[in-house]
Amino acid sequence: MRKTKQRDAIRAVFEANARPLSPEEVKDLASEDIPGIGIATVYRNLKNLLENGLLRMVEIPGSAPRYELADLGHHHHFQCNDCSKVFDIHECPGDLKQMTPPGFEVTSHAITLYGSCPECQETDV
Amino acid sequence: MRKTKQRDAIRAVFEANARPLSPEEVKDLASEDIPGIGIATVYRNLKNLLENGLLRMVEIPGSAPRYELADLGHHHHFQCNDCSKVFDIHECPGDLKQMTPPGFEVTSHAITLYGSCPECQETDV
DNA sequence: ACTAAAGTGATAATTGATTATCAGCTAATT
DNA sequence: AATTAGCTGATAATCAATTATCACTTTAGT
Repeated sequence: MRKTKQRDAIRAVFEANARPLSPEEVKDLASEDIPGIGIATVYRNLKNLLENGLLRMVEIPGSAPRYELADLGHHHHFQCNDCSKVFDIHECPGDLKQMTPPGFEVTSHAITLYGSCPECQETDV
Repeated sequence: MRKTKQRDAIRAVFEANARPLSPEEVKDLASEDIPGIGIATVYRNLKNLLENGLLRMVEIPGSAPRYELADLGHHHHFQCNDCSKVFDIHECPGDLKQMTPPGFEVTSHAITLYGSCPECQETDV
């Protein structure tokens, strides 16, 4: 795998924006560095970075898949009802096994909070 | 909207299976009553039942949308890692606002537990 | 029972997301 | 600076999910 400015720009986008990004968001953010970057290049590099373990896929209910840096540890997500952006939440209630009905065995969990992000609250007011 | 045996069968499927169902699952389950039921009919009636407020859409991260009876109140979901079926969880930790970082306003939340359902645990052993 | 409107099933068409193709460009190596 | 395999951007192709079409059937009302 060669070093290219496109791949560097894509990686930089994830480091500069500490939140899960969709392929389109990546393209838009990387376009600031590499104006004509193609969507195919974004997909190709997301795939490479996934395979190399730098990125991880994030599934948000009812949304296209997003990607985030893989080394972030266990956390959850917040999606803004207005702008649809997804943010990281580092708190975790942890002891969700109490919710589990008998007979089920829980190995992991995902929590998504919904609401209004700081930026959209300003706009609303 | 007329009464048809297909629509009755589809509604009955949701009442008999108290869990979120994908269109394909609905088709398979309704086929027991109406052997040749078409997938287009399932989609049409899901849409009708949604519009009439009988059903609600359930989005599970990384899965096709499913549908469930709309009058079930606040609850969460469990998805089996083996069979991919989704089940209802009626417990809720409730006080998740403590997780919210300052500046965000949370209006709702969704929790998905992952693991092994009772049926698949039997099979595994 | 008759009629008209609505519903059905089979399948074609559409959609949105992702992937493949390919000619031209570029990084790495000599 | 020349070589060459890898990468890029544009676009066509693909894929799965959903929706539209249409001839035929069924329901509800007379």
